Amino acid sequence: MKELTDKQKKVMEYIRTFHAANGMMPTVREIATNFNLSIGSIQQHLRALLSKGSLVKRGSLSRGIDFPNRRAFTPVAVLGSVHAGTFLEQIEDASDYIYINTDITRNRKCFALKVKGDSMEPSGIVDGDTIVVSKGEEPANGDIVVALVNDESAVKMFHKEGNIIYLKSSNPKYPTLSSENCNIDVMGKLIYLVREYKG
Amino acid sequence: MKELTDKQKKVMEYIRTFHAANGMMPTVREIATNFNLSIGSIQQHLRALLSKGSLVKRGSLSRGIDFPNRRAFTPVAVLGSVHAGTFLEQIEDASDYIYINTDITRNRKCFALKVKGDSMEPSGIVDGDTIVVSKGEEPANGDIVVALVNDESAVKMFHKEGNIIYLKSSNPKYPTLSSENCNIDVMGKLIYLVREYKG
DNA sequence: AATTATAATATACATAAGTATAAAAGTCAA
DNA sequence: TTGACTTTTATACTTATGTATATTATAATT
Repeated sequence: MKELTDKQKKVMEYIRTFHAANGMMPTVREIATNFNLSIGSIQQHLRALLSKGSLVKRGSLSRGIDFPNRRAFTPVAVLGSVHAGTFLEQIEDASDYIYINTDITRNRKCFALKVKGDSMEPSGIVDGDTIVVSKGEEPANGDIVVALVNDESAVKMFHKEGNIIYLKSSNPKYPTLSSENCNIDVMGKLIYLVREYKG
Repeated sequence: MKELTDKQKKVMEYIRTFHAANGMMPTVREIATNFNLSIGSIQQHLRALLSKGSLVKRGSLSRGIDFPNRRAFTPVAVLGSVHAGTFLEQIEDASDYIYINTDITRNRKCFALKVKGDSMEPSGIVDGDTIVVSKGEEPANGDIVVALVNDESAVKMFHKEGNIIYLKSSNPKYPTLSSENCNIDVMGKLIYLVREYKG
């Protein structure tokens, strides 16, 4: 990647910010208007950015410039609550989505949840965190999972011995649950977490 | 928001996935090709989705449909390391970015870092987490900050009494640092965190 | 002075994309 | 069956957008 001129850096920064703000790339004319320059001038800057590898082209589409390593995202629906149907359900109607890189979701079906309570606090999962769960994937021992325990959703560490499933809280004040005593339905395993610090 | 027909839901899902994967909205013709339908058919689906409020229009731009509550994102550069210049530096050249909703960054200048070590583990910040830091904002007591301590970056809890700054690890095995003994340069405060669970 | 790279303008044209219109099936309930 | 609604096709037209070309100006370099 060759060094950019100051003007080229400014154009790149504008494109990056425009894209993040508007969810699409700017047109040549939109860039030109922003810098109060002619179309041809921007054409040359884009040509330079393309030849230096800071941008790439997607055919001759409108708004068809792209970042060379732009990672694709998957929309993941944030559910208000989890229930037995969540496993099968198609979620096309959720109003809140978070966007995760596809190299994390890897074609797995996912949903997201807000964490309530402190049962996994020692593992770094605290009240208010949003967690992303991959559905229908067999968890390994030690994985953190979301499970329905007697129809209540819970975030716990998964252990299986023979046919018995154990769900352990990392916070010692909560007891370990077992499929011998409870009705346990594992929904999926934890693959991602985001936390917002307010104020 | 009115109920969508099955076909409308499918079109919505396609648009959402296309947008996340390609970073732009599909054109009418791209949608039509995907479903192997005519342009006019998709036009009507879009009209229905617009009138039901599932989509909105941005003027008569190309690829000019949008989600009603699409949250704008800000690109935040993930830095390999932090040093004294980070505070002033313009970061236009970083190769890795994460994208954060603008309602979180709120026009603040931000950068991102990978967390190393376990000094804040009891606060839910563990080795490998990526944290987003807002630059040049006066932290309040109790905020978690990134600071340069004798030119080494550290993530700690901030306390100020008079003119003396204290940096406290939530993990008790690390001592509290004080500006009486060390050279402390607060870079900014923690506003966001993401964590990936591998495997 | 000649050369080179960058930065800018102006104009024209081809194609990508949005939009309007007319018309025909299919579904479903009254 | 009638009517309302959804789903679909086909064609035409306008506008938005990408692209090509020719030209000028400025600064740094040889």
